Amino acid sequence: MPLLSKAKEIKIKPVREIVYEHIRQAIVGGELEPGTRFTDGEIATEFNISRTPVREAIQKLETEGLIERVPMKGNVVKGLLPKDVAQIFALRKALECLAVRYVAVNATEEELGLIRATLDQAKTYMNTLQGDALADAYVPIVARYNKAMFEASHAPRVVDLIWSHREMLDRYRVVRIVIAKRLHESYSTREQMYGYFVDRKPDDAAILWASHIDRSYRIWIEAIGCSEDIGTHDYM
Amino acid sequence: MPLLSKAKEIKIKPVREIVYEHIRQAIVGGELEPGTRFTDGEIATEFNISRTPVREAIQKLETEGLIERVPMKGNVVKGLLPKDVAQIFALRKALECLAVRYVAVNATEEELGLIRATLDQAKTYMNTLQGDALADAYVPIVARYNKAMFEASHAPRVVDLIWSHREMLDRYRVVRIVIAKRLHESYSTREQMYGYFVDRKPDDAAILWASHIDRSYRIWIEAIGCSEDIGTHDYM
DNA sequence: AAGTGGTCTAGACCACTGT
DNA sequence: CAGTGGTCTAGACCACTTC
Repeated sequence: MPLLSKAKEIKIKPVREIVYEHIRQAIVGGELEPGTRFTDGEIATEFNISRTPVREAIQKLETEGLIERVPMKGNVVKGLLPKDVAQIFALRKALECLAVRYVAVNATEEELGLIRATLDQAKTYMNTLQGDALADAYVPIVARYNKAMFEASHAPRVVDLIWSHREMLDRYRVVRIVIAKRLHESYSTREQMYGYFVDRKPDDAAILWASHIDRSYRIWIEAIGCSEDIGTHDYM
Repeated sequence: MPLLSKAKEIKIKPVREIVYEHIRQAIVGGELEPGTRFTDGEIATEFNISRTPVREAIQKLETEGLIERVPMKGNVVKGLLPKDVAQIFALRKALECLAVRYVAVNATEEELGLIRATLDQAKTYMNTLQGDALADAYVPIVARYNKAMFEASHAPRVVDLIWSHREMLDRYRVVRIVIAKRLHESYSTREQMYGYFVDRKPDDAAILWASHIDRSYRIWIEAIGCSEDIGTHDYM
């Protein structure tokens, strides 16, 4: 019998991971607003660690585009201009349409079952809940659906890019609004997508998903209240 | 008068950059073959530096997908499986078609002029040279054309992704073969692309570029001599 | 039990900043 | 010219591998 039975359960993460996740959470959670400046040393003293792992964490955040390292000025939390949002949506459209094509071709029966399961659960909630309670229950289900779907593409390179771009947008918590506004539409789209996956129809899946993303973008822009020309985004 | 007049010309790069570029070159140049294992310490002693900057360089190479860090085994040079190549081409198709759409919409007159200039130079070479000499002269021109084209998209996020994926393929020096094999086709495609840019026809540009990438992929596969099913790549 | 790889610390050093 | 930020060194330490 080991002295601490939970010892195996507690993951001993490298310090740089912990720091990375904390800074990341602070940015994504809105605690650190765009434009905020900070240095390696600050973080290091706050966590009572040396600067090396902090540098490693910051380097990772930089490659993800969440922060910018300005020489002699420190690290700056990057903000997203309307133009950036448009570009990210355009990228998402290109990448995710590619991914859903892969899903329609590559998904195993098992994976389709997983997607089906999330849909069934969503259906249950839609029949028993409503209003905010429904939205609260629905949001994590959508997350699970998306995860199951993209995993089923068997195209890890594509999926990695998709997640990193989706996360860029998570930062502005418009996501919840977008979902809540079109909850039923979101559900029926996903039902339809599932049908295309089962029928192995990549083209239909891609077209449907493209219009789904277009809708999300429009709601997003509406929510942000920025009347940027969306013309340049509308490419697939 | 400064003591060393050239002092300003010599860029003092951070050590990690130097190390990064050397390792990168070794991998891309084929000196370090896929599967080769090495450790931070090895590199550090070879360059007579400490391990910290080496770690930073390796971290960067890891995010680029050129190497993999295997716990307790060291760093391993990653190879590209046929499946990877197919996925990268599929990604390139999605990303580059998006980019050329942007070019057709966003390119300034000045940028179009730059593209035109590279085409004119290519034309000159095609009229005066032939065989290997032509290919030698043509390859860098294509590089300049591509650079000018993608820059003109005004979509830096997209362009960054494009370059990083193109570089993944540079490692296998099939590029030159691909260009040499279809030199005239490559030229006329680019002439046509330029026309679509000038006429502001994003759809036509995207379609043409898609088929251009499909052609490259086929030649690539042929050159590699791997008869992988290309079905799953053929998505836009 | 010795060796190797991975991580972190502490601190030196230099370039650039702003008074 | 003091202060701050960025980079690198040297080495300690622990986990895991291997003999």
